[in-house]
Amino acid sequence: MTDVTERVPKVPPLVEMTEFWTDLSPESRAEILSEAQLLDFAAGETIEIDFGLMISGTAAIEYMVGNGRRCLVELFHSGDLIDLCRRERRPQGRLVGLGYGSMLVLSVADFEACARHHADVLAAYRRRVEDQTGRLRDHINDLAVKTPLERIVAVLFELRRWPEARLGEATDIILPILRKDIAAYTGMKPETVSRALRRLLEAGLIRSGAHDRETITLIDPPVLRQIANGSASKTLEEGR
Amino acid sequence: MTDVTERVPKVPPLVEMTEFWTDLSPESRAEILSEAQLLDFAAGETIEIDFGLMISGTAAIEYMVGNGRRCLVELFHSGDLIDLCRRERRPQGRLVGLGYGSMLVLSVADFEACARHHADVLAAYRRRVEDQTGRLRDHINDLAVKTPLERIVAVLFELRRWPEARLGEATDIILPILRKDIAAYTGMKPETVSRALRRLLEAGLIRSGAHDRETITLIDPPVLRQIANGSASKTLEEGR
DNA sequence: CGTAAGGTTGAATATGTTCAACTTGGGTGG
DNA sequence: CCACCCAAGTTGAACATATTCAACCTTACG
Repeated sequence: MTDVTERVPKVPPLVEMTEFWTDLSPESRAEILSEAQLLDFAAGETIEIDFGLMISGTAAIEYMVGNGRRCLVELFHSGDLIDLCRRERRPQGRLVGLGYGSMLVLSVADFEACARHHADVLAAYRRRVEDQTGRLRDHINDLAVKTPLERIVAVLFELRRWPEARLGEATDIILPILRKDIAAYTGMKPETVSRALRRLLEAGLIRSGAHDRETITLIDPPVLRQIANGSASKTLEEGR
Repeated sequence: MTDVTERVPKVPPLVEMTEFWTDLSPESRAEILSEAQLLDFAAGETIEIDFGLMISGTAAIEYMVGNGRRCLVELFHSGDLIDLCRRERRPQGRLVGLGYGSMLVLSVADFEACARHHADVLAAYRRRVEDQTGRLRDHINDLAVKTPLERIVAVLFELRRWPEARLGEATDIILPILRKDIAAYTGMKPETVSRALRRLLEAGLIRSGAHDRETITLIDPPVLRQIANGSASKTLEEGR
């Protein structure tokens, strides 16, 4: 373990709290740590890694296409595995920090070897992959068929599920990303995000701190859930 | 190997051609086959599996939300691994056939064990996961920021990359799915798909068989590539 | 031959975007 | 400490464009 502390001088206790990590046995953790490196990042920074584990903060894969169009294709939070090994596929994508955060940089080869030696590592890896793939699929559904209002509420619930959010009140959401990034993630313009949130406010379905726009309180979760699922009746149409 | 032929009475030669399969060693193949079952499906059929390998045909994960909105979240073709083990996440999604096809149904536990014993299985699995995840990310980008025209061209290129398509001319695409499914996949309505294709036809960028609407020929791949990437100049604006 | 489903087309509508102006909050430097 | 600046966010009006709705054509199939 001396080797571990040398290579990862300051493993923050936050690592111990990530979902992926808690699935692992002590031996597996030690083996993974022995080859890992810690990486801190800040907002706007391009993160140049192939493979790693999110410890804290928020990161995203950002695509750029012509005309200044920007899209956050996938959001990463604590416990997510980031895999960009086949980056060649699409040169226009990059991993970018959306705030201060840190991650464990892993070697793919070492990780694969570890997964073959320890059943729990492979199982945890697969769980993660399935979870993150499920999120991508849900998000595709959101983008493909949902209205801006539905998308915003869906994102609120998605952010509500983040590990960090579980610490607070069940109905309080402290937005971990900017509104313009929510827009880039939901395929809308900042103006549209603003209008959608206003409609929710005016309908009395959410509340927002007077001064801190980061905090959003869900007032009527059941109705909001219906809206997010796209199965809402005319509840909001009246207030239009 | 007698056991194999018993459990999988008629392993079609098509299996041997799938991308995933060709990455495996003979021993790995035998071990996987020994626990596999063959499953045929037809268009519109719900495919009830947890884990499997696409052999031929097309399948998709279909989401339904209120108001009759239907979305094909992910398309699967020969060589794709299908993993629905954590289906609980979203009860509204189902795996559905988009035509006749077949797949190998695998046991997750057996597959995981196999991946731990054979490095090539784990590597091939990870390659597949990375590939399919990359497709999901690209598709999210398409849905989030691209115009209908750009989406259609992007889909044409995506379908062009399918293993089955590689057999034909490099510029010929035999659409493996219906237009209404293209619409459900690209988050548009069938009318919009039709109009976008017409614009491409009128601009002389693609050609289509007079009677078989399934065949589409790319006349100007470089320009189409630019359109798909969202970096096209005004090429098409004139022809509007 | 008749039906049903997929696909196409046109006109009217609904709605997200664009553009511009404005407000707000956080940071910097004098 | 205050003035200043900048990015983020908001709002309204005009605009662009995908959807809706309806009619119609085509093909496959019993």
